[in-house]
Amino acid sequence: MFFQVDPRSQIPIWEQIVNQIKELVLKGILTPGDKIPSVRELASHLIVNPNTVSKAYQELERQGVIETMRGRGTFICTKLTTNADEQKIALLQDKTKQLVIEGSYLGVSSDTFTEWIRAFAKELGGNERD
Amino acid sequence: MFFQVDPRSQIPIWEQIVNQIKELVLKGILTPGDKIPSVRELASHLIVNPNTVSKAYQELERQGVIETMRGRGTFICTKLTTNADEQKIALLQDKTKQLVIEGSYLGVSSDTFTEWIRAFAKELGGNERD
Amino acid sequence: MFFQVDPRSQIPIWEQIVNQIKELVLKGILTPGDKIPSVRELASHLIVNPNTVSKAYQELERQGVIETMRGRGTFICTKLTTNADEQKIALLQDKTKQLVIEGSYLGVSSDTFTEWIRAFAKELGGNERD
Amino acid sequence: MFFQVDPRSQIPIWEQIVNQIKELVLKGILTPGDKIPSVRELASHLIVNPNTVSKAYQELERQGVIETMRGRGTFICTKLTTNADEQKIALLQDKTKQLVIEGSYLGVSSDTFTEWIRAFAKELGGNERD
DNA sequence: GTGGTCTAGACCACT
DNA sequence: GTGGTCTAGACCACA
Repeated sequence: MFFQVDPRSQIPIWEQIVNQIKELVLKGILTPGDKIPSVRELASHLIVNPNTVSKAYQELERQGVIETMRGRGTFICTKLTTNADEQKIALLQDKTKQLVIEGSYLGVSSDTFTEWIRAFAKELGGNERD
Repeated sequence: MFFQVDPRSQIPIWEQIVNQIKELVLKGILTPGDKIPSVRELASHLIVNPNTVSKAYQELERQGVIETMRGRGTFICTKLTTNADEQKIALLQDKTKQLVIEGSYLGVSSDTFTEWIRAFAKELGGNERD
Repeated sequence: MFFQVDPRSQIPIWEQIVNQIKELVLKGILTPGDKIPSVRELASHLIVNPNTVSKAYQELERQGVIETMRGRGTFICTKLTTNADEQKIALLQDKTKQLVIEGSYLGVSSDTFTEWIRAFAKELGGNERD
Repeated sequence: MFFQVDPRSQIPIWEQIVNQIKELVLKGILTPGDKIPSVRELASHLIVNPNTVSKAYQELERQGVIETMRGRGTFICTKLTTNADEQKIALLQDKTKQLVIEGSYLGVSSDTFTEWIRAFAKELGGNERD
């Protein structure tokens, strides 16, 4: 369980934690049933406020990525729910669009984006859920 | 000049305005030298506070997309600066990565992303700056 | 943290704040990592609207002088970026030229200017970034 | 009488006119008694609003640089008033200070400033009034 | 008419 | 507690 958090980033710390855990799951480094650190452990490791980790865990549970077992700890969820919410997909498409616009002003072509995506999808390996 | 703004969106209104104007420029709907609506006009059209529009315009000027001429109005910038800031590109790549992760959980494959990007790049037409 | 602001000055209040903080940094009174007053604190101290201080802080962050950490506060930036933008330097040279013209009409010789500059550079001490 | 004005500049157009005329006087290109163009002439030459030129001339007259003779035209003032107003000099010194601070952040040393000033003073030639 | 600045006060997200 | 965003007004300088 090694990851870091950038307190300077514009992305909220709790969201950085959410993202990184989801990434570790997709990469197969964290597999269903794995125990993840307690809120206090992770907080002291990342040197952040426990409330921040707590918020991240709540969000992950809400998304069905982890589940907490009273008195036992927090675990990666067994059933991987792929909830293809249309609204969320539309939002994702919109974000992609904005990214292309930003890229265009920075001289990043659509081919470069495609390259990035393929490279990263490969990094995720066969764990990609599609 | 048709665009709308969603006051309930997570994205700040001023940023929505920035994004949409940048999109209109890339699509060639707004061309260099074009006058864009005055702060007050756009504010009353979008039913938004003039200060909010003003903030958007100031950000666009900082990015070199528009230029303001005191007492005359605001215009699309003549020289299209493509500033390939490495840091910003790294940030863009990171955002793309996060998007792929999110997509993965929603059942959106890397091919779908590529498709979206190509489609949108085509929409931008020959005005894409790469 | 002692500074004042002149609401009757031609120079916008937010810019006065920017200037004074940059001066304090150069003088070494504020050193990298130092926490600066919160928006509300400084606003009530200067008897100015919080929005005005906020605008100053945002400008300082854009210039890489300070960095804000959500929920924690605002701090003097660690890495001192000296961005030698040619355009800005040309602008600076132009301003200097105008100053000499103004001075000439007020009976201020070029030697007097040089004297002022040397005296002030000394005041900045070894913290001058050249 | 050749000069130009930059409508994109942050400096108000009327002030650019004031500055340039004062510079021409200091350089000896315009000498006491010389007739300068009428408001309308200069306005059409610079392609600016006549009101703007008018404002510049009013300011120049207020500063004692030019004088208007009813029905005859506008002329460079004969007696060169060197009004060493202490307040104005203090203001000038303050502006110089701000310039040094700005320069410091752009990597412009005090020596460079001195160099610039000397070079420009030389450009003004023996017409410098000190 | 234009944009720029400022105030007074509100609400929100993050830590 | 922190900064970020937004509204509803006002006043000013510029052209």
